[in-house]
Amino acid sequence: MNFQIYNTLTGNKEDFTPLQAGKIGMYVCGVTVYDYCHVGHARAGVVFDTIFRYLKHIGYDVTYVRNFTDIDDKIINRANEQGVAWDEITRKFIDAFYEDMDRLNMERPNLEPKATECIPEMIDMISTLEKQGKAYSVDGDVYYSVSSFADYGCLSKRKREDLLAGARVEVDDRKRDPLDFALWKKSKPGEPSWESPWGPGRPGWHIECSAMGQKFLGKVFDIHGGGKDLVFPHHENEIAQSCGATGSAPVRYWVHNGFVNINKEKMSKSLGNFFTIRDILDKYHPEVLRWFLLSSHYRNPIDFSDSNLEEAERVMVRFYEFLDDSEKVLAGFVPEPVSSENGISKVREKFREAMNDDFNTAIVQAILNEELRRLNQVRDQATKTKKKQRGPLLQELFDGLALMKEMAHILGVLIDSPSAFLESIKQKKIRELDLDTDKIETLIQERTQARSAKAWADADRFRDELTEMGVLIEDTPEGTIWKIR
RNA sequence: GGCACCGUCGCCAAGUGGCUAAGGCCGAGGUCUGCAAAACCUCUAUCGGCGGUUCGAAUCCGCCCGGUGCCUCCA
Repeated sequence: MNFQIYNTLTGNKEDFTPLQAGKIGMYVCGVTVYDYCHVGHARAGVVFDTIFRYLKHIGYDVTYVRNFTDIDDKIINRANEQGVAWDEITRKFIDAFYEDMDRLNMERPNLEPKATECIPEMIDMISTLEKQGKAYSVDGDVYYSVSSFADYGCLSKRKREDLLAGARVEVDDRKRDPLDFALWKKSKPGEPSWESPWGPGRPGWHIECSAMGQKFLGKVFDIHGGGKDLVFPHHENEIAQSCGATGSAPVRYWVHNGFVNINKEKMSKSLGNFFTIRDILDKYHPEVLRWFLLSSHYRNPIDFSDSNLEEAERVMVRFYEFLDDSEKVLAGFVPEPVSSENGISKVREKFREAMNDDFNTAIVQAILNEELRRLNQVRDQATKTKKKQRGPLLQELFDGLALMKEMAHILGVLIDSPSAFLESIKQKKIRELDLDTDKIETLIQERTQARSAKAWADADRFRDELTEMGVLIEDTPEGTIWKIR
């Protein structure tokens, strides 16, 4: 199964060919575990989780590696601020990371190495660079010599002069060149440290991904992902280090997701305009957040706002109401052992076309919406048809439903049970509006009585009262149900 | 200052040379309904501006206007 993927390195969409037939090695930069994850991290997670699911779906044997940066200045600072051990901080936020990602239906990568578990590999790589004169040590620190790598800037499309011209880097006279970056940092007394040929210290940030990528996926692997903000300097430096150490470019396809914006501005820690995943999941169902995050192409920025989340919620409710209704209509129906297909292979083909075109999830959502409309018609028609003649329609509904779920599951949505999903939305709204459910039930009973007496004016008055509270009434064959507007 | 990117219906968002510019939200009209709701049907854009290339451009090129990101840790 062939697909196209946008490669930051070449700036083009390319036909993907794996290094080894049928297999894909994919490394995605994880998080530095010193704080709770925000919605920006959620986007990166959801995007690559979706890609992971799809690649497996089309038959690839994928090895997905995602690291934890569990040693770093920010972690040490946070530990000092709070007066706790650094590894207490990392343990806490790794736990929190899993809580958040699990709630978002994220599949676990095959390997999730921590930087501190791969220090020997990093030291090896730094030593190799030093032996070749591509790195130099100064008083316990080791720097990479950018001038040793002619292609520096190839990923971010920048020339070394351009970088220097706009450099806001503090002048560090220990570096031979302002662009040189730390491979190894000497530790101060009391800081976490590892023994090395240069004395006790800790690895620089960039070397960890080079070392871990190579350790788990080999000197050259297929896909390396991360947020756009990692293109420079992180991934640029990674290329420099790996090329320097192994002589070959480490990654064949570089894939970067766009930012989550708030009011057109990047959501980020430093701007302080971020929402943590757990804050948002208090307000919205995880699948609502996922649907929203996949509603625009992964490379484009996406604007985070309540109105956009609310729209996603309305859409998800529509899908789940359909699922809920369909389950009822299909209750007791025994499908044909061999699916009749009913032309749904065309839909599957459209789905694959969309995903094969650089993972265009926005188009997948359009396809799902079209299927929803079509299957609602089938469902309505089935309901209107005499029970004995419903068979073919129910089969069509059954097959369509199965395909809808198959596609949605790649996006990581429509996984919850319809009743659980709808109930959670309902309860959330009841809480928000601070409604009295007993009173609602009573009013509905009174309305039902009025209706059976054909006292329409009374019935309508009860309904008006409910409407004012924000409660919506639906009279169904199984009786009156209610939900929140 | 340098380097990238973006500007499509009221809103969100696909489309990157050629059938009638996807899909969703909101809105309007209709079918259904005691009336509603839900569902379904119908309706709503020539693509920031100007100029160019081309038989043909939202899609390519140039300029202008507006916005963002990166150049420092950042998904």
